Amino acid sequence: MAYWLFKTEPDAFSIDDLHQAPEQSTFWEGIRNYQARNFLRDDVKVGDQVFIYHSSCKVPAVVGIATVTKGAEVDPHQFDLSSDYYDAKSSQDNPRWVGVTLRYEQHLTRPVTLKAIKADAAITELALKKAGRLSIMPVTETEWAHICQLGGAQ
DNA sequence: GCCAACGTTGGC
DNA sequence: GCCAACGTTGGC
Repeated sequence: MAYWLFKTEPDAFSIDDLHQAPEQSTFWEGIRNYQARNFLRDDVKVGDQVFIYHSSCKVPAVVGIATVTKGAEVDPHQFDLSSDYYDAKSSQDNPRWVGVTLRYEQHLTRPVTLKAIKADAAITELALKKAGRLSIMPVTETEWAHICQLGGAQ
């Protein structure tokens, strides 16, 4: 079992949207970054735990936890001309982009803000710390537990 | 809304 | 396969 952090813009899709989705589940679509794609395709497995992180918003923070309930599947939006996620260079024979399915687990009692993460000497490995634009990133078991504690996870 | 940092593209 | 130019992300 592994731990991850997935970024999302709450204006587009928030932890509350996940919570209120049918079966509290969603197909995590629209990842269009190769490093993130490789994690999704090769490393993210059913049963893995995922921090949901809100970015590009007032208070960027880890806000909740989800579980991976289905591994990598082809993201159909890459073939949809009307979608923002359309990719003319992808083909049905050799699709470029995949997504996984997540199910809501819980909100953190206290969101763990980017500010707090940056200021925390116990968090050194999280890619979020080094800025970067990676939208899917691994979290070490130690840092997972630490952030869970800060956030008051059940 | 600005802009720094980074990823991607494409010419050579 | 290098690297400049360009586009995008995301914090502030």
